[in-house]
Amino acid sequence: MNEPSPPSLGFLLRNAYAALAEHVYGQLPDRGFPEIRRAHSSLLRHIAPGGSRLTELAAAAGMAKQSMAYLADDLTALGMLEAVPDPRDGRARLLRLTARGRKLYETLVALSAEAESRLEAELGATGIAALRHGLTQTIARFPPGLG
Amino acid sequence: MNEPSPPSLGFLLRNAYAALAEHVYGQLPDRGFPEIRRAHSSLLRHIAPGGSRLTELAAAAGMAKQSMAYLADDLTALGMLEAVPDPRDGRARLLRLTARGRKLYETLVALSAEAESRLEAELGATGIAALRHGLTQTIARFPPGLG
DNA sequence: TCTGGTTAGTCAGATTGCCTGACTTCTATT
DNA sequence: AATAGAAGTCAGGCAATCTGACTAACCAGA
Repeated sequence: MNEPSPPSLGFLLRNAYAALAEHVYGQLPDRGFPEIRRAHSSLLRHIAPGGSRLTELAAAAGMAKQSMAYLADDLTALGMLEAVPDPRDGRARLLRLTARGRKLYETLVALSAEAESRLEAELGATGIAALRHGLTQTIARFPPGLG
Repeated sequence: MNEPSPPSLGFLLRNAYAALAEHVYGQLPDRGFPEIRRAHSSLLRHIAPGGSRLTELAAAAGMAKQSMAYLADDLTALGMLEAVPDPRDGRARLLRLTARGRKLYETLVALSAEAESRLEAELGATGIAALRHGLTQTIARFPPGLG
C-alpha cells in the first residue's frame, strides 16, 4: 500500500517494460495478429533477413535451443515462419519469415517507433537519448554472471 | 545475429531490468537468502510495516489474489512471513514479515541502493534523474488497458 | 433480525515460457 | 573409417502466472 518514497529502479524498470510491451502487443490483435505473444519477440528480434538457424537464434536471445524451438514451432503454425533445409549443413534448418511474418515484423517495428516518438514528445530528444543511455549503461554495468 | 542499428526501447528495457534483477537477486544466496526468487519481490515490495492483507498485496502488485497467495505460502514456508488473524475482520489474515523477513527486506533495499549508486557513478546525478524520469513517464504514458 | 450482496480467502485445474537430460543425425577432423 | 562435436528433437519438469467455482464472514437495509 505504501510505495517507499523513491520507487526502486527495479520497480520502475519492470513496470516501464510491462507498460510498453502491453502497449505494443496489445495493439497486435487490431492489426490482424491476434495470436502473437510477447515471448515471440525473442525470436522476431533476432531473426536475420535471409533466415537464421535455431541455434543462432537461441544464442542471440540467451535461451536454450529447446525453448527457441518451441517459439519457432508456434510461429510456424501461425504461418509467420517457415523452415528450409540449410544447403550448407545437412543437420540444420534455416528459419525465415514468410510474407505474413515480414508484415508482422514491420508492424512491430512501426508500433515500437510510434511508441518511442510518443514518448519523445514528452521527454524531448535529449530526454529519450538520456533514457537510452541510462538503459544501455545499466545493461553494460550489470553483466550476467557477476556479483 | 544482427541487432538492428538502434536497439528498440523494449529490448533495452527488458534487458536492463533483467541485468539489474540478476545483479540484486544473484547476490541473495551469498547474503544468506538462497531460496528467494524474483517473483517474491511482488510481495516484498508492497508489504506494509504493520502487515498487509493478501487482497491488498494482490491489488498493489496488479495480480490475482491466488497468485499472491502462492507467493505468500512460499515466503511463509521459508520463515520470512507470518499470518495473524486480522482483529478487524474475521475473514482476513494480516501478513507480516518475521524478523528474518525484515532482514531480507533490508538486504534487498541495501542491494538496490548499492546498484543504483554504482550506476550513479557512471551516469551522474543528472543521468540517474533523467533515467528515472524517463521510466516514470513511460509508465505514465502507456497505462494498462489502452491502445 | 433475517436476508442478500460484497469481500477475503481457498481449492482445483490450466497455461505459458522457460529449463535440463538424453538422444539421433549429420559434419568435420584425424 | 572413427570419433568428437554441433544441430536439432523428444520427454519431462517447474515457476509464475491465470480463471472458475467455492466457503466464510461482514454489512446494509427491510
